[in-house]
Amino acid sequence: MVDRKERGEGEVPAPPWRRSRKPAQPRRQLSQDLIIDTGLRILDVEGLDALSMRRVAQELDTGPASLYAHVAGKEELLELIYDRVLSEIRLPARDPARWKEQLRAYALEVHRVLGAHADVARAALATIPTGEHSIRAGEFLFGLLVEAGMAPREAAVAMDRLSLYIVGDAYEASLHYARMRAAGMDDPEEYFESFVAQIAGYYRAIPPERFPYLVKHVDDLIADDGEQRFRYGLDLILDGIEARMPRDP
Amino acid sequence: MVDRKERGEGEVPAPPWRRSRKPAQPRRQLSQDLIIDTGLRILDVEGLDALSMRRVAQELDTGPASLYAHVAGKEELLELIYDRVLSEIRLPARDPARWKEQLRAYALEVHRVLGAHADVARAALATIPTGEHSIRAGEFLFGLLVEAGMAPREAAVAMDRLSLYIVGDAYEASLHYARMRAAGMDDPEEYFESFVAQIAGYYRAIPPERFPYLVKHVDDLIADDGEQRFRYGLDLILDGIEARMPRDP
DNA sequence: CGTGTTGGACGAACGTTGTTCGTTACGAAC
DNA sequence: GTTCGTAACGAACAACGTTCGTCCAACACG
Repeated sequence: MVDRKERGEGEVPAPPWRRSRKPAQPRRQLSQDLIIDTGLRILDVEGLDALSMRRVAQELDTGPASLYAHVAGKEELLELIYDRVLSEIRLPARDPARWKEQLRAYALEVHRVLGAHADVARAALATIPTGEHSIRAGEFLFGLLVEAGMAPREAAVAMDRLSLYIVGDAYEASLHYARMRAAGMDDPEEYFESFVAQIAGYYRAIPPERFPYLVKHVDDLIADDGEQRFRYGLDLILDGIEARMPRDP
Repeated sequence: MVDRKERGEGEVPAPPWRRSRKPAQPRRQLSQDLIIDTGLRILDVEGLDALSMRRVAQELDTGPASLYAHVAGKEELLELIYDRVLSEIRLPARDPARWKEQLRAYALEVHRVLGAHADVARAALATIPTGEHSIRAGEFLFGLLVEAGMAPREAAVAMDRLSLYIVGDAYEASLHYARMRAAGMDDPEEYFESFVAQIAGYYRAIPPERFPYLVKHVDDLIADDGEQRFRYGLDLILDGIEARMPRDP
């Protein structure tokens, strides 16, 4: 952040015949890790919409073409960033006797990590998870269900559905985050207030004779925030899984 | 599709001083409906990635600027297309006594419609539903839950979660559809085969000592197709809702 | 120590994209 | 018959992902 591109300001231009030898710049050394880090930082600070190859290159004081030696393209970069984020999730030792509790904790943990890097979920749903840390999470989830007594084939689907729910919810949340940024706001609470007010106003304006239930219960529609909704749906799914577990009291 | 732009081929160019009067073209009349229809057709045939303002304009024999008189921008156009698709869902008369059955049928119906316009779900998750038909669906869902005896505030969250699940699954499916198209395939079955084989091969190649469960049960991981997975997760949620319904046998 | 070779860095450019500006010309209202 | 609002439109802008060809620094080898 200290030696940004500043040429063209306060400098005497070099004579054109001097074939522009770079004076003492010992040629930056890029690396995939450096590119991923930079991309993740941009994504955290400025959001997914601001994350472009050019933006990453600019942060690294180079041109966009330089990145392609380390990264196949934007899609791969997003997958790599996503997997780096997943590396932050902490997994406990599996304890099949407490499978439901652990499943719940796992979901909340993943949800927390995805929420911490607000916009990454918006890229996550678009990638097929084949990264190191993604598999690590899958092994935990799948192993826990199987050890708890679920048939492997059913456990596979249950894992898939639970993951979809977690990422889907995080995706939706990150959309709101993007909207907040687009509106120029910084405080999530302030945005939530205005968003809720906007929705409420809209629902109050629709014809009550056609949509009586929605209009009558507007306040209930906007009562719970994102975290409460996520937990409710999570328990819905977990209870459903529990009902399918063999020999359960 | 018959009178496409063909000037510049086989025609003597008009003298430059003739200020290019359009000869007999009675000025196309655009409309929002026409634009939505065109957009939906492109989305169905060529996918979301091919749907650009320029592409729509081209299909209408005009320039992209002409669209902005009827549509605020691409985002609004996508919302309008999405709501038009939602207009295809058929809703029965509500029967609270059979709420679970109807909820299930509703979910399958929405899923079917979203699947019929393969790529629309990829745009759906990105929009906040405020269209006519979206509200209509919401009223059905919400009313059904409340009439079945659920407290309105809880019904609001349950509706939200169920909707998220449906759209989220359709979104994931449409991603695969896009991948299929990108791979140049046409047959979904063929794509499914190759995709499954690819995933299986990948999972078989990861170190078994670190991920024993995943490696051992590769075949189970890829056993069920998208429709079966959707139904399993749906029943998971519906059972969870049932458990929360008051005074249920 | 000299010489080849290789792979990363990079400037420039291509083909798209969404959107805006300023102008034109039609159709309806007076 | 004139006026006037507004839809249509051509051109352009800024930004995007990606590719091509060139150039140089560092390594391997004799």
